[in-house]
Parts: sequence; structure tokens; C-alpha cells
Amino acid sequence: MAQSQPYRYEPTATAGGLQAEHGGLEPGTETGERVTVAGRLMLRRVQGKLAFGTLQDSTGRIQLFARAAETPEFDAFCALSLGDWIGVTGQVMTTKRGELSVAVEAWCLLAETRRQFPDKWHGITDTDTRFRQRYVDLWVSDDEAAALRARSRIISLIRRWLEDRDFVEVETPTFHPIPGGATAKPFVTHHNALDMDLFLRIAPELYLKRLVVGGFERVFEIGRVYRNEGLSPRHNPEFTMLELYQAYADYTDMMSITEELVAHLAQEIRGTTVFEYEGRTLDLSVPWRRASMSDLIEEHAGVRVDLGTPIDELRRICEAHGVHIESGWGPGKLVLELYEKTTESNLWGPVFVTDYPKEVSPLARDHRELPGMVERFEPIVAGRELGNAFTELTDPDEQRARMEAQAAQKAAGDDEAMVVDDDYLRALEYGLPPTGGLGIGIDRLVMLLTGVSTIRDVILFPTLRPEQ
RNA sequence: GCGCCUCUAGCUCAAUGGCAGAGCAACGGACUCUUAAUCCGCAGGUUCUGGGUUCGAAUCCCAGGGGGCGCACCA
Repeated sequence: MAQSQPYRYEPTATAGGLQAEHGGLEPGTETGERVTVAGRLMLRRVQGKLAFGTLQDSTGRIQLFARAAETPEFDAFCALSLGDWIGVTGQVMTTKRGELSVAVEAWCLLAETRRQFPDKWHGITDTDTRFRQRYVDLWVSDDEAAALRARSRIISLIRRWLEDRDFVEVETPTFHPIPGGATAKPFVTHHNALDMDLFLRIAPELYLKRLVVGGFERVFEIGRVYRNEGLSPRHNPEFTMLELYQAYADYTDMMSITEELVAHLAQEIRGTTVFEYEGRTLDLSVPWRRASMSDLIEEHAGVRVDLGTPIDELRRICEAHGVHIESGWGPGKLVLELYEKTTESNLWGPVFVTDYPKEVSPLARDHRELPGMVERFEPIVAGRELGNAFTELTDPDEQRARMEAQAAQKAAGDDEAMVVDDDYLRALEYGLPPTGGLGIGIDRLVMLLTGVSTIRDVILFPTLRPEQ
């Protein structure tokens, strides 16, 4: 071949671009346009002094048409391995059968594959191999690659949408001396020079609210958080959260942002806000239903409970519905557990589940009308929590009392409970304006918008045990 | 962490106690319009690992490993 494995190569066209530009040409057309394309050779059909190849790049596939008379080193071209990276220069044309092709007038090997590519028709079905060797899977699983590329686009769209509304993107620490902002078990690591343990963050929440204190009136972060919990089709130990905070706003504003943002993303990614997911119709059109947790429990469990329900009665109802009860749980925790057991996974949604017990919401502000409740909601779509939001608790004394109550629970053995963060409380003492906050799980959002059912299909390299 | 399922050639899969096989890929050959090209030929194995039962184990049993799903925990 003319040149092997060059240091640099300069494609002038892509497979997808050529298909878009020259689709529908008559069979036997010679456009006279010369292009250079590059990618992997994925299929090959050699027919004596004529060879056809299928080149795949990040935009799609294009046929290569090689005639022995005009293709340099024709035999070597025919001997390429499926999976080899090649570059090809030639005229854009269509074959007698009408297939858009690039005639191979010059070509070079950009990189060889020393390992055999998977079956060209079946691809890889073994999930283990797919996750471990994503670099191969991406070439042979088109739907998979599409979902992972859509993820990038979704995150880009979110950034643009928020920036258009004057939100400022920040990066806050992922090493936390005190884990906070959520109730979850953290990962612990150690800093040698400082000789101190650090926690990988379970949420950026407390730092972002510090920034609102600092004058970032609309702020957001899209970043990785880490929770030391089990794996499942909906859980990966590291996942990506969007958190945003808006000064002067409350949780109703967060509902508007949630439904408008998600509907916008659906429109951009799927071209519609109404589509099928897991065999059922999902309508993400604005506005979404809003319903209180108590009303929804009544709909799905057939019982009316609230914080005024006598505790013994509440325990009896929970047990009757199979909730595993621990001593120390107050009415708020019991109501939440009953909701999660009987109602949440049955909510198709989208629906904003509103009004959570204060007992289970240490960072949310007291409900302005309902005693014992806070102004909090979770958007539920397809039976899954898509996020969590509230009117933020701004009062430092109240916040200290809630953190101390959490710390007491932690001392009593609840390793997911929060601890007191004195610096955060000091920040509140300088004054946090009325603020609405929203967190959205990006991975689950991408699952929804791309139609996949397992979180590992939207994470490029999901957490796995080492191979051996 | 517990339960159930699963692991055979590079990939996709057969073989259900009796000689480990096929398709694609690879390798050799034929072929000037193919589309998962076709045709001929030829190779390819620690059946996840280690024990056990048996005349004989991919297959049955035990232990371990990877993965999937469910439960638990959570978003």
C-alpha cells in the first residue's frame, strides 16, 4: 500500500454526511466528486477483480467500491481484516445496484486489528464481554452506541438550556471531609500528606448552597457522585447528578424547571414528548400531574394515612403491607416506607409526588401550611425516581437541630444518616436567601430518553469486578 | 449480603452420562456489481477454575470465580 499507519490523516467526508448529501442517486452515477473517508472496515465482499467493503465511522456506514484496475495494491486491500482502520480516497459514485459508494482510488491502513472482531451479524450478546470490552461493543451494537452518544447530546442540551436561563455551571469538591447532602453510605479514602480520611461525595448539595450564600443566584453542577451501595439495573456506585439552585425560588419553581427541561429534552432527542417506554406510553408533555404522597398512597394502597394517624395504627398498616419496620422510626419514616413499598414503583407518571415528612427530609424547609411536612417533591417517571427537589431550609438554627437529630441517628447505628457540618451552618448564618433546589439523576434520565432499561447501557464503563 | 439462572472455538450457538460440533470470522483457493455476497478446501478447544461420583463428565455432585435477574439498600 502507498503508506502504512501514518502519523496524521485528513478525512474530508463522513459516511453519514455522504449518505445525507448523495442519497437517492440513480444507479451507475459518477458524481465526479473526490472525497477521503476513514473508519473501520466492517464488512467485505471480494468478487475476483472487484471488491466491496463497508466502512463504518462515527456517523454511519458507506460502501467502498474497489476495482482491481484502479485500486492500488488490490490484493492487499482484499486481505484487510474486518476491523482494520483504513482511509480511502476516491470518487463518490453509485454501483449498478444503486448503492452509494466511494471508489477506492487510494487507500491506506491506519491501524490494524490484531484481534478478530465479533460475528458481523450477531455482534456481542454476552453482557460481561460487552461491558468489559466496550471499545469493541460500540462498533457492533448500533443501538448501544446510539444511546451512549445520545447521553452526550442530552448533557449538552441541559447545559445550553440552563445557561439560556442564566444558570452558571460550577465544579465543587468531590473529596468531602464531611459527607453530606443526601442520606447514603459514602466511600472513604485517605489523603496521605494531610493524613486524613476523605469521603467521595454523595451529593454536591451543601457546596452549591454555600455558593448561593456567596452570591451565585442561579448555579448548577453536572457531576459524578458516589454511593457505597448495591448494584442493580438502576444503580451504579458512581453516577451522574444534575443539581441546580435558584435564589428567590421555591419548590413549585423547581417543578416547572423539571417538567419544562425534561419535555424539551424529549422533544430534542425523540422529536416528541409522547413515546413508548418499556411497552407503555409515556407522555412527558407539560404540565405534569402533582399529587401529595398521602393521596397517592390512598390511590395505590387503599388506605388514608398521614402524620396524624396514630402511630400504632400506622405500624399496623405498614406491617399489613409488608414493610419491614425498625424501632425508632417515627410516623414520617413509616409513611415514607409505606409509600415506597406500595406506591412508588406503580406510579407510571410523570407525576410530582409532593409533601414529604420533615422526619425524612433534613435539608428541606418546613411546609408553609402542613405541620410536620416539608416543601419537597420527587418527580416519578416510569416507576422510578428521576430526582429530588425542595424549597431549601435556610434557617441555621433549624438546620442545626435537624443535623443534630441526624447525628443522633447515626450514633444509634444508622450509617446513612448525616452528620453536623459546622461550616455549612456558618454559611447559613451569613444568610441563604429563599432558594429552590433540584437534583436529577442524569443516568436515569438518559435511560428514559433513549429507551433502555438498564443503567449499564447508558454508562460507558459500568462498575464491574476485575476480570481475574 | 442472600436466592435463582448462566458460563462450550475470536463471536453467535449445538451437543442432557458415551468420539466436543455448526455458522460467521481466520487461513488456502475460485469468482468484475456485492449488500450478513456465494462456492470449494483447511484449521481452530484448560467446555470459567479446583475437587468428587462414574468404566466413561461439557453434562451429575461439592467448593470457588465472572456475569445476569430478583430481594435487601438506594437515586
